Amino acid sequence: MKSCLTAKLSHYIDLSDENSELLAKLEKAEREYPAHTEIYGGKHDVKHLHVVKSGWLYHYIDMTDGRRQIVRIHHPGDIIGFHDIAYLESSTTLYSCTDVCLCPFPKAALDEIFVSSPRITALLFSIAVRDQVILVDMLRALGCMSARERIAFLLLDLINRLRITNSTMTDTFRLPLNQSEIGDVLGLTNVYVSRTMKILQNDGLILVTDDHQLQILDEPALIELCGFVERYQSMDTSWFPGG
Amino acid sequence: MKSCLTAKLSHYIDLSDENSELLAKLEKAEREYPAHTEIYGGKHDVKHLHVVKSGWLYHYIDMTDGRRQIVRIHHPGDIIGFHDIAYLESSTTLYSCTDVCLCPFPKAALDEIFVSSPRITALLFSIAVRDQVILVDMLRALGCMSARERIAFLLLDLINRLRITNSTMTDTFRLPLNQSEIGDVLGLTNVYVSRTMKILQNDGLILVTDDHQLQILDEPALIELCGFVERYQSMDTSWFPGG
DNA sequence: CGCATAATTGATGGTTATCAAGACCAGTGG
DNA sequence: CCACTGGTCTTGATAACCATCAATTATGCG
Repeated sequence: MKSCLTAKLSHYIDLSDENSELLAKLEKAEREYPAHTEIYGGKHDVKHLHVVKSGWLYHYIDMTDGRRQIVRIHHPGDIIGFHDIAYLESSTTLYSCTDVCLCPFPKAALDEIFVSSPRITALLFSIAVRDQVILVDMLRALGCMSARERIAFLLLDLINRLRITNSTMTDTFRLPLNQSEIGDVLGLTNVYVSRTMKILQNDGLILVTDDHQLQILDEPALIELCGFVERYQSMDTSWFPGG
Repeated sequence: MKSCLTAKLSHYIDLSDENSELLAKLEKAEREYPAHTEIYGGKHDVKHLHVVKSGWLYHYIDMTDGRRQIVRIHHPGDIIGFHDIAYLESSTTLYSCTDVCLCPFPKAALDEIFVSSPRITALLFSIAVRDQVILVDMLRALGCMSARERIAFLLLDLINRLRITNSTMTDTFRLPLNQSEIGDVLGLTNVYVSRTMKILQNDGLILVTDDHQLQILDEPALIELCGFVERYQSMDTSWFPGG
């Protein structure tokens, strides 16, 4: 049986049996959490990274006055927690949108990977900095875009990420976020998210059904609307060391 | 003579002579650029990381309609370009605010580091993900804060970063950004930056002199204003492998 | 059924963008 | 020396966008 992490990483590079074993050994028993749970947060020590086996989660930060920013939404296959490796304490809270299954992976085990597999090291490094590029895109959305553009951007971002691990996905997906949460991602209020999504529907760009299913009706128009650039498919692995 | 990169990294961990030599060998001749130059950008291939030896720079992204987002401001000691390691083409443009001196460092040389020094690897990894935490803070600023709070946040961020490499720095620094650029960092217009900074001055929180010198008059009030958290001093190096 | 949560809708106001004009300054060339 | 230029900052008037508040309508769920 393949480990969670092995499955994720072998999507990008071929792993030797040796490397697969190394990864499997480091992975601890998987762990499940119900929907709407704070998995860790605030001043909690960060001892583990997590690979998402199933479910949706997000990281958020609170402001002192009750506002909050959802920083990153996580899907199956994502590696969670890179952004806190450098610090002892977490700066964000991890929250489950749905029932989730996570595979914990001790932060201290990274040093073993660094010592024994430069190739996996390079891949982890690349995944970590790719996250950075994605944050930069989000920054651009919050800094430059109108509400309409931001929502287009978020929906395109989500569906493109889901397409990585689910190649059968076409134009419809289940969106387990309420409008307040969408607002907290995009720096908008729930009220304005509601209004804007309704307009997008009236314009025939998207369709929201009863059961939180979201359908992209006119993807080219949405892409044009917000200047979306896909960043999940291509990764430069050419410079990776062997082994 | 110490290499640029060695100087930067030995700030965080002790480097063996062997490791210092490894780094020095990989570093190419330093290179100077005048102020207000696009150093690379757009579809340019990213073959090098750069260590900033002197000067200020920033990375920005253009939108199709002329708006732009300044993503990250760089100071002496910073390592530039992590966020494009994972891709062949750069997603952003690098621009010099002042005369600068950069030390290029080929991206392909990273694999040699990964193979020969797990310890340096761990440090580079940590520096890369720390950048991520800083982007997250910026995201919070754009998503949650008012213009007044954003400006307070930016000024505190800048002075705290300058304090890392310049321990004599107290409360005054030269700010080589005009108000349009500050606006592009914070998602505001130059006009509103002007108004807001004037108000901050009237409130006795900051002082801007003729020669672009900026003085923080009431740092605690600014910190309180935007919920600023310092993230540059502390880094968890305890888990790093030896060697 | 009653209760909580989420989505919608309307009315209003505040924050910030936009547009336009003027002030100030440094540099340039006549 | 002075007019001219281009860039930056400032200031005012106006308008757009989005937040806020409040009320209402779904939509589950025990």
